[in-house]
Amino acid sequence: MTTRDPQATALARLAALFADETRAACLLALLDGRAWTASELARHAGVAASTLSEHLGRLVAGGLLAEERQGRHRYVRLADARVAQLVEDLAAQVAPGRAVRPRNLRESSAGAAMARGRTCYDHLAGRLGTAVTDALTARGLLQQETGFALTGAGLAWFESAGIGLDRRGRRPLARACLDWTERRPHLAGVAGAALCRHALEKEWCVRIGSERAVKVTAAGERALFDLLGVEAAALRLTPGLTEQAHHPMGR
Amino acid sequence: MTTRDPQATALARLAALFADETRAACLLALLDGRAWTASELARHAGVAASTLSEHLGRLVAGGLLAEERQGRHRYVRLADARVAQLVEDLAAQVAPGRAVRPRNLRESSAGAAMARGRTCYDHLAGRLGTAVTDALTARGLLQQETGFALTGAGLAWFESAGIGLDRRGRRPLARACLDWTERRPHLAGVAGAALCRHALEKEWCVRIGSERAVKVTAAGERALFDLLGVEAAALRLTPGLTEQAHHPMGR
DNA sequence: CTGACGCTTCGGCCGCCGCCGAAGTGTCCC
DNA sequence: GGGACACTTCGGCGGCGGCCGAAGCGTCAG
Repeated sequence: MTTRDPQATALARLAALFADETRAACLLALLDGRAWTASELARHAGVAASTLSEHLGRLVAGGLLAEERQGRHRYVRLADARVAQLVEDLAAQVAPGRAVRPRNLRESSAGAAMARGRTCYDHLAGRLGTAVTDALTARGLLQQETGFALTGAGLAWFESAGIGLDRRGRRPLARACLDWTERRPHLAGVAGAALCRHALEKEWCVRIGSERAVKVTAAGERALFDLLGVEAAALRLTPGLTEQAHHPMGR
Repeated sequence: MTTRDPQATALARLAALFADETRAACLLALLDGRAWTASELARHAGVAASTLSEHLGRLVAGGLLAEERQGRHRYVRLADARVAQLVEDLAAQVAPGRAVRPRNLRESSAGAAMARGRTCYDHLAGRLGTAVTDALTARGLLQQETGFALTGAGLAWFESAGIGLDRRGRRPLARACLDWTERRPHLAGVAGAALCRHALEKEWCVRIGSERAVKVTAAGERALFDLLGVEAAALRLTPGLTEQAHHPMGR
């Protein structure tokens, strides 16, 4: 039985790249969209540098990571948006109903910060991401009734807000990404990425800590309210949701 | 280092289910949306019944498969549309640019039949799927410019064609699924499933062989032309595409 | 030049898991 | 009841791969 279904072989080989806890931790960390050095990842994952070097070799060879050598540093990042989406999809499949159960205070507060707002590769997620998505929908700029697409008014809004959308390329303009803390869709795709980039440039939100979590600034609250009618209250976690996220119903 | 990131652990555990060639072959086979018995899958994958039994145990325990016991048979199918989408996503990631390279005539003609038309869990794919999607788009029933959503006219079309859409539930009405032979999006989600079910019920197409491939009937060609203006020629593979699909550029 | 540093390679260890055949359990048919 | 059949459990085998520390290589700073 030496010849088997080549598609099954390829699928198994791809999945094997995700099927190790250390590599999974790296891929999740890289969901912040930035480039990490090998030693940062080794420290993050809690393994020896030599071990991590081999993992990176596999991930790069498998096309999941892109690398860039600078002097004695090896920077890696997710290869492209497709890979990021795959990581998100797998992570979302795993999360629903049993979000991170914090073991101590630090994990708990870090988890809450991530739940309030974070980047998901190149777009906004968490409470912030869904609040913005809801606001776009409520204003008729985005429609989710029969799919997930910007409306004509939505296109005009991006234009008037000075957020350019690159419509060349195959990447969809708007796409739903399932949020794994909110368990609801939020805006991804070209428009989601552009909005996130704009928000970081204009400092509507800033990164906190070394990972994906972001915090909405005072200027950001004002801008979100003025442009989209997002109430500051909508950006806070409701106690119920927090509770639910932190004490999920068994496995 | 006994306590690690629980999300990474869960992600790795999930991916491990896909990371075996035998299990991958089962999951791909089950993409036909039907229930298979354990022995059918064992024969399909080319392993002993005992081996496959253990694989099924893991897949069911991991939530990827649902099982149904009937007498001395154990029927399994993909647990739900979410799982099917995950399998598709992984398969699509692997396929682009290097579709199945046939080793002999049988594989080649089976591959061509799959490329012409097949089901992808519960919706239509292959040339058939993209032709229908293109026709819907060309007639203004589906819009892909700023996302992927049915238009008002699209909703009316489904209504008038007598294809009911169940709009309760969280599943999106329309969603893009990337086709791994055509390398273009086609209609999935509630509308895609309803259309596929309707097409099979009305015998616009019939299953051929024991797997996912389907063949458009004469009645089907007529119905697709009358309702959507799909030309019969659009359902045939263009030589260029076939060529490309069968002789991909390296690995 | 020298030492510090980031990364890689290598060898060796260990545990996991996919495979099989044999034996066991439950179901169906005659 | 008896035999065929679908599936499961078990024991044993073999290979893969993740882990580390030690040693090596290139880069950078002083």
